[in-house]
Amino acid sequence: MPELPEVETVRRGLAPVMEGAMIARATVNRPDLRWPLPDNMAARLAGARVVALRRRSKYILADLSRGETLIIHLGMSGRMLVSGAMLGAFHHDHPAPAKHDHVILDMEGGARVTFNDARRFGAMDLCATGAVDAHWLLRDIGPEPLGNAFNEDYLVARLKGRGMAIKSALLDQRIVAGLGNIYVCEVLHRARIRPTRAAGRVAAQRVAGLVPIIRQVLDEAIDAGGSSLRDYRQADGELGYFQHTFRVYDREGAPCVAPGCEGTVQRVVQAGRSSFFCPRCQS
DNA sequence: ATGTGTTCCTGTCCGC
DNA sequence: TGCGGACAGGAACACA
Repeated sequence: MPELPEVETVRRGLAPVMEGAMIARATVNRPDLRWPLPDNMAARLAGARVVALRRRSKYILADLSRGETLIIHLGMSGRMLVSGAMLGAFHHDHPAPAKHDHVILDMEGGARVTFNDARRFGAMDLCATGAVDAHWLLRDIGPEPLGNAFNEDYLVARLKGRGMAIKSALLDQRIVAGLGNIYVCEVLHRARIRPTRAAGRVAAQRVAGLVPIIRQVLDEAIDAGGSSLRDYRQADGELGYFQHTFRVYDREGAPCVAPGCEGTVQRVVQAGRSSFFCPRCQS
């Protein structure tokens, strides 16, 4: 899926056509995403105005005028495509209906937002705006990595004594919310920490050093418009370009790019996910 | 309480 | 060109 930078990029792409606009009509083509869509979702969305478009971790939150919030998760392959609106200098006409177009939001004024998700690991739900933080999908997740609650003391305390691999710990959304496989690999390479190392056995000073690195990697990725892999596009269909700056992710067998390092990027599988790292400079 | 493996689903790519 | 298997950005869930 899109990780935090991709979700933030999508949110920024959707904001100009959704914020302040009314959802004139909602169309549900398939209600069976990861979980069934909420009852009467189309009717509950139709006529509602989008008051604000927010992001929490990898969730996009559309606060509606009727006191409800639409919670959107893109899963692994979810996309939000915008058409029928002026985007920059270009007008995007509505494309022909495509396979896996599961939900369509027609905004007043003609813009259309299409949720397309081949693998259907994505999800949507509606809940009272005041209860979003207590929603079962959001209530247990940790602090935003770009927010103040995520800091050196917090991370050191959370990882202390933990036997699980540092890679797995940083992927645990309860510890920090928003990192995914790509960015954890990139962060650990920059921090020169081996992904397989037990979280509790990383020196406190090095754990503390992860905090600014995490912020930096995410900020850089957001500035680049995210990373475009197989399924991900920005909301306007454009490609992000952060993937061109990957130092280890998907670079198995390629030379390590750390200055002065002559190692070769290696791939291992941890908890069913690929980890990429340089055995020479990450310990 | 912690940690690990499986599972959901479709598409793509690679070797034969 | 087809076929089988590995793999893909997530994360809930069942189990040890």
